[in-house]
Amino acid sequence: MSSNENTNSINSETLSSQAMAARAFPYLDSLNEEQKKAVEALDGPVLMLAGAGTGKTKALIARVVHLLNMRRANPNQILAVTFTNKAAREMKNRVGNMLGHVVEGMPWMGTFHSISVKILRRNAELVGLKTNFTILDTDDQLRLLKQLIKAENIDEKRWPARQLAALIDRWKNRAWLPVQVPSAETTAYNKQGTELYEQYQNRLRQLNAVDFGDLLLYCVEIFQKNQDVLKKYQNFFRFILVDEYQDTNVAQYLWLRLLAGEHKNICCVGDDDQSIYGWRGAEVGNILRFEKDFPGAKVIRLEQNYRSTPHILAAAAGVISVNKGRLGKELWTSVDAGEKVRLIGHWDGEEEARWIGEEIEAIQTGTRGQPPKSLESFAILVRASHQMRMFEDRFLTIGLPYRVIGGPRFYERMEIRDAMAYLRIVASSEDDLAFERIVNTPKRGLGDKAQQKIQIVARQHSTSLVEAAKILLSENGLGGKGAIELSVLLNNIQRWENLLNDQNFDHIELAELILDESGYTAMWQNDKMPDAPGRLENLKELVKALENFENIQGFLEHVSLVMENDAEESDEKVSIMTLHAAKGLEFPVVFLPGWEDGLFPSQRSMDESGLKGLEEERRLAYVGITRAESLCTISFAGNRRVFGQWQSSLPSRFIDEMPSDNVEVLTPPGLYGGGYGAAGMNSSLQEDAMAADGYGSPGWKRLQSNNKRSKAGQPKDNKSLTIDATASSVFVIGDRVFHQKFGYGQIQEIEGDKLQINFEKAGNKKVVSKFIVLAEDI
DNA sequence: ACTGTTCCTCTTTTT
DNA sequence: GAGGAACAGT
Repeated sequence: MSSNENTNSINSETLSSQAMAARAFPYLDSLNEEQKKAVEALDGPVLMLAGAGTGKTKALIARVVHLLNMRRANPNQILAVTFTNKAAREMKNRVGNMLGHVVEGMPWMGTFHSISVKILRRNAELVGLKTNFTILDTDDQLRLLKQLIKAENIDEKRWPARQLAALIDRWKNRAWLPVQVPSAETTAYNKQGTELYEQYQNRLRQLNAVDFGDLLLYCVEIFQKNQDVLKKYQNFFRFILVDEYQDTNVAQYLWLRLLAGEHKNICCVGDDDQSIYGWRGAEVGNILRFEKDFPGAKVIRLEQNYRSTPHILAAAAGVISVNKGRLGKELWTSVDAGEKVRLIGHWDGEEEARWIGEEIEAIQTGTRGQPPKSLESFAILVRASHQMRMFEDRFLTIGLPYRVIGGPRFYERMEIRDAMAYLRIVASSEDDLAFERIVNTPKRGLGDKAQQKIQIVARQHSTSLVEAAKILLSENGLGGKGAIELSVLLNNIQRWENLLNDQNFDHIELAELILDESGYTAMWQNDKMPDAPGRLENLKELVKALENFENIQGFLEHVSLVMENDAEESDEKVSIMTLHAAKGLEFPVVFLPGWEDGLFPSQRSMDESGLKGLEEERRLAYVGITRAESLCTISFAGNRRVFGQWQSSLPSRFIDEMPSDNVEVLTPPGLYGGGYGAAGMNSSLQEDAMAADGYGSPGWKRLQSNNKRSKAGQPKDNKSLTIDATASSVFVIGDRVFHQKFGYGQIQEIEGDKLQINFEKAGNKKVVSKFIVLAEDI
């Protein structure tokens, strides 16, 4: 094996350098000219502007390998930052593969957050923390904020905790400590925003805890206030590489600029057209400003696309070209034309899901005359996660295997959080949030009143809740059953803690023991709810996950940083995910449903951020289209259920931004008597697609006016909106009716709003009356 | 203290 | 159409 040759040659310095010189860096041979430039420009600041599918990861990895091969740095002197754990893992693996041996000691390859934790643990005392601080997740964070809000007597209805959390998060993303929040912002959150921010930070410090934003914020603070510490890290990191630079926020930008201050060997890779995290504090400005921030920077553009067909690229280019203030790139490919981007309009969301399901089956089995494709080739990319459900429902009924990526996270499940809280309280009895979570789970007769007593004692003695509970018991401040149960719990925690510190006691066994003895497992075993068995399964999985760690503490740290479930299933499945989750991925066949104004671009994003928001949505559209290798299908639905209410909407404005030469408008099958309102010669893509699906037909117009009527007539009252009953009363058994999908038919039975209809072409079906029009009305 | 009820808001996107 | 908070009933 060639990897053996490599490892052998590396044993000797001189031999290896000879071998290196002789081999002339084989990894460079597979790069194009631009990529090669980006890899070989090792010194000074470099901005690699890499469009979608231009092989930027490949270049980035070659660069790391090149640095190592050229002996410009030891593996541990390279700081390589990514946003996701997945990206970091992939980089590690691929660098290892390219080197032909396992990379030992690239400890500084990771996410901003995981690297920050490392730095922060070593310097915690500089910001008033202990090295074993805990990292709170959003749930803990929210509960803490709620406590503070309550203490301030603020009406939580008017000023939701989520809003405060978002505000504080925003401030932290901009690297503002409480004292640094500009006065213009102090009116926020009932004018108490900054005050609560400060309280929150103090409370966190009391708990020896940090939230996600703090990880970066405190690093920046440490660097800014301690020149010696900064110098140490500046000297240490000889080379810095940053992936997805367009997604960095102000705190991350400062973090990088401080660390790069000495050697200035910073290579940032990114694509301003794929900046889609503005809502999370990302500043496109960072990448647009790069040359100013790092004078003398080399800018290298990667523009040859290896992923998509020209039609797909042209459609994407058409959309993104509407945005202003781009750095400008033009993707090109040497591949032949291929299929156009396909556009189709549907009556409603269900129909859309049904059509996509059938389409996938047809392409998969090769019914189209193309070679059959594995289900792994397909992806459905949605704007908002609630859209996924419709596809899940549909695919379940037709038995099409699918996988939801980035769905509900494993570590966010209630039972997992509870179990984790048990582990946390054992690992650190000062973890008040964990204690609050588990005192009365399972039920121990320690309700609000008992918990309040503990809280009061804790405040009086300014101790942790566990300590306070002990004091309360010793003072006999609690009576009856509660007192007994509490003392059992406290004894247990103590005992578990001793076992945790016993090196000879296996940590996996300990975790099982804790869950059993606390009664937590039994709680779910006795639960009759249908989801209880699943939860027990999850608990088992949690315990199994512990196998990969030396001890419970290590596991807890991992979980707080890696909230994703990386179950790498290899089964053949269609992927369903959000557009955000799809960044960086590619699929031969991509479906982009829900292109309707209000949903995509999202109304909220436009309301909150105006033109900036719209442009970010447009970049999201660009990201979506460019995920596709050979077939991209965009669709929209005229009607959709939102909050349980029917709403009609117009096709997305992005649709008309695609050049019509690169788009093919489809007519859905199963549309009897199709082809209403013939497509005009110079009509827009939208009109074509609408006409194709019977928009403008009498039924459509009728539904539109119905919608308007019900909206205008009965604006807010949910209850009086029993359209279904009134609608069904319109029909009588025997009526000849028309349905968009099934055509003409005769009503056989009426049950509430559901009609049993014998369709002339489609046979017997049960349909909701909304979709039915009397034939004589047409 | 616990359980069940109704009413309320809510939906982007996530390290 | 779901999950959370407030309320009422046991």
